[in-house]
Amino acid sequence: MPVKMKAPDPLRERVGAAGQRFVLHWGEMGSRWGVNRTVAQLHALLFLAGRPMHAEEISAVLQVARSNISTSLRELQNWSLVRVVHLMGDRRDYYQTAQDPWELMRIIVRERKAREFDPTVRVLRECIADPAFGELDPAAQKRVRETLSLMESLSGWADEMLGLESATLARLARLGAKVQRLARGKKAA
Amino acid sequence: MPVKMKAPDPLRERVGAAGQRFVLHWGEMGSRWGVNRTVAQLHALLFLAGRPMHAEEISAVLQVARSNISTSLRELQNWSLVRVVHLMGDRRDYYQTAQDPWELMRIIVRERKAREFDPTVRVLRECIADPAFGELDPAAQKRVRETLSLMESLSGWADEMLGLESATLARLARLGAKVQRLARGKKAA
DNA sequence: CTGTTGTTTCAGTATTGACAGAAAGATACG
DNA sequence: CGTATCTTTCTGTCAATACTGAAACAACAG
Repeated sequence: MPVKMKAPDPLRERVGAAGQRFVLHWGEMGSRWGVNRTVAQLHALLFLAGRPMHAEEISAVLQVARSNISTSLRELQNWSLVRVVHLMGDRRDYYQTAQDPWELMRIIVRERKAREFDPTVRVLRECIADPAFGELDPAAQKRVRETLSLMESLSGWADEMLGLESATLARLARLGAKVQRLARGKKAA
Repeated sequence: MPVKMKAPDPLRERVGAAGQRFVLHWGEMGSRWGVNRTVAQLHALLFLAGRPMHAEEISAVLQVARSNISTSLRELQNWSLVRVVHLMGDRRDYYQTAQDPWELMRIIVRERKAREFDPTVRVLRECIADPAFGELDPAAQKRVRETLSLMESLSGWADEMLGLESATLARLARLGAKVQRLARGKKAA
């Protein structure tokens, strides 16, 4: 029976047990939200590291093939979540992500909205515009129209939010929290 | 060369071209959001139909195996999006979903939040509580704390929203739209 | 009790998407 | 121009998930 070596865990070495947990969980959640696990982990790692990393290093830390990292980085760049930087005296590309979670959220919301939400709104509009739409029974027509209206409202809210600075958003959130505490206090009383 | 029959399309027959577009697109979008395509289509169909349907009929309309429909219905019931009803003189189970899009949205937000958002908040709290967390460099610690704070804010907002009636939500949305129009008008002026 | 009707579970199959490793492609340096 | 270094693309493999059809199960009527 061979002596079992402690499996080397570069991720843990790099960001500690807590950081490891964070990165792995993020990957897990990502895949539930239709984001490739590796992509999500990679983004979490860059966020946590808070400094530019090159592909080789990422590949070693996440223990994923270099080529896979390349693809994932490309994906993150398409999402405007990662950008390339260069360090003096080093030919390699370094990659980094924004440090501010509000900024990140804004980017993600903007991109998902553009890719998934807006097209759906468009499809709903087209459905309603379609001459065949009138054939549907009136109640169903109403439901579709209400759905469109709901999505348009949300779309508007989102655009509104996307126009705000991170600092403003954070302030708004704190304000919301305060209001909620008040509301809860009132209910409890 | 055999004469090509017009492929029968029960979905189209049932809900027309516009409805078909709606159902198929919904399925497409669902799978992008981590929802099984069949499940999403099925829900869209029930929403559009606006009346209880039995599994056999759904199976025929969506052209999907009876058993697959069964599984998908179970899934939707777990999400509280579909419930069983019975019609006089018919032994079969009939399934229906809420008619009100706001109601549906509320349910979906509630469920996804409970399954995916809240656990992440918990993990973040645990990461921060972990003694190993202190080993991270202070800037990274700050980022994680900010992330937690962001998610807690969102969580609070969501809970707030979940407490409201559909009618209230719809009113709020209309209000939001009005505010947006005003804001845009002001900017334009 | 038994046949009928309807629903669910299960086991195998197919499809999809992720991934590794190899090869090709770019870019800077001597 | 080569050569060295780094990045991307491509192809086959593997794993996860969705899906089907069959069989088991349940409820009910006669």
